[in-house]
Amino acid sequence: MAKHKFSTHHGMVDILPDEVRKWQYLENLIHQEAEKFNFEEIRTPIMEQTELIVRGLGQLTDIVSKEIFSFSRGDDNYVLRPELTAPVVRAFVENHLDQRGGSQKLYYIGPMFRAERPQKGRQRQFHQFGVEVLGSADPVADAEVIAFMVHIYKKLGIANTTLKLNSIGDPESREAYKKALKEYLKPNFEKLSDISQTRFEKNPLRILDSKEEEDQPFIETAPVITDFLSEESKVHYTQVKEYLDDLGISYVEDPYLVRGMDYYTQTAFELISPDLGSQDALAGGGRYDLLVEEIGGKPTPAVGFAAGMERLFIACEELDIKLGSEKSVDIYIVTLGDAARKWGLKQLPAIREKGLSATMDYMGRSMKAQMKDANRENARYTIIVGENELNEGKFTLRNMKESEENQLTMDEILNKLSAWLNVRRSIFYKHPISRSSDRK
RNA sequence: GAGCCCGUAGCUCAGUUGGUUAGAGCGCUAGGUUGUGGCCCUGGAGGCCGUGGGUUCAAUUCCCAUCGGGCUCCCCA
Repeated sequence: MAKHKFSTHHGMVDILPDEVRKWQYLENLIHQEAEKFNFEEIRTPIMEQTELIVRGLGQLTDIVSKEIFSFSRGDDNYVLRPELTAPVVRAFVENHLDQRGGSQKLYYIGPMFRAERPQKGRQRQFHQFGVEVLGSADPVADAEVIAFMVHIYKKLGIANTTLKLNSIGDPESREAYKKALKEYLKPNFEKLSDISQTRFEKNPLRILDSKEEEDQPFIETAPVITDFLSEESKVHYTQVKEYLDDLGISYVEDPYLVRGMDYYTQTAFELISPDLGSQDALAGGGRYDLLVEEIGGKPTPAVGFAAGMERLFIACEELDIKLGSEKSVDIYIVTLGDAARKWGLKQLPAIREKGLSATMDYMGRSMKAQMKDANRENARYTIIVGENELNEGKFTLRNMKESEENQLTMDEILNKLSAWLNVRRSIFYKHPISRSSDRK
């Protein structure tokens, strides 16, 4: 490969025009469906104060301890946001969103940054969409958040997913469980994997999702957190499950599901897909009833999830789901000679005014090259203009698909195209998700 | 942070057991059709064979390093 003077940073990729189509499709879908759930979009800065992220996610989490992009300028410390729950909570507190009344039902779409080693489904700049509901302790909120998450994948036709569900209880329940777990593991401490041994003191819960061979026998018979839940936590968890049942959302209880950030309490969930390989989590989330207070707000219960957009696209590819329509333009004006070219340029605004897309050659090429370009651009119609047309005031309108031509005045062309546009809009709505097996 | 694999045209890949001008298909471009796309035919442009160093009379080929990519572990979306 020829050497380029500049390139993107490791683990960061350009999203090129052909790819952007599917991004726009997904973003539009999220906006549209979020609106149906009455979730409102929130946009926060790409950078936050280092302290917010450290306090929010926990000093000892992997994200904070080794995956953060940070720098300082003067006395200020900046971090490229690695996730959006803590920033959204910050915005909630800083802008007194609780004063809007009721619970705040927010969603977001945007880039996140983690300094990890890239691999399939993992980049240093990646994109998430997610929901945060602040101010409700009601299990209905948990159920709705999960319902929205599941809804998006279902809408796209990503069917073979598994929703894993667990409750990690309130801090008291968790402490009791940690103690029991450590007591259970202690006699066999020496037999645990090295990683698990180091986690033993720091974060014993993480031992539960160890993939190390030697840990498996101990994990299989380990005590289960759901047995240690307080009465309140138990009721909450039971209700969440009930509501999910009512909504017809199936799930698999996984008592060993533990999530990465320190702020989680109670409900924890993950949506996984077998199509993703090693990074199999499409989305994950849970309750974080203590985070708002931790960040300096009033005690406020909350629940949310985050979903990886790149991973969603990987799942689509594996399932042969194509998002977004092919590129096309309604009108391509093909011109011969300078006078025609000038005329063509002047017609573009009127066509666009009708709500149609229109373009012409920018390179002064031959008619054949222009036709070829129109074909490549997937033009529905071409308007062909040369001296004859200019003299007669009638222009050639060519339907590219049917290869039919008519000699019409510009007014007639505009009327015809408007009619065509209306028909296309009202009757011929095509859902822009397809499988390649559907298309010829 | 650790391990394994891979870097030859814009893309997908041949090839050189080390030896003059490095190939194909697709794509791009021009022409065949002096005013008509998709198919076909013909021509053209496009590569310091990722980068740096070493071995050698000679390196795209062998060795080392480096950068980039892929995958796995770890962790997460």
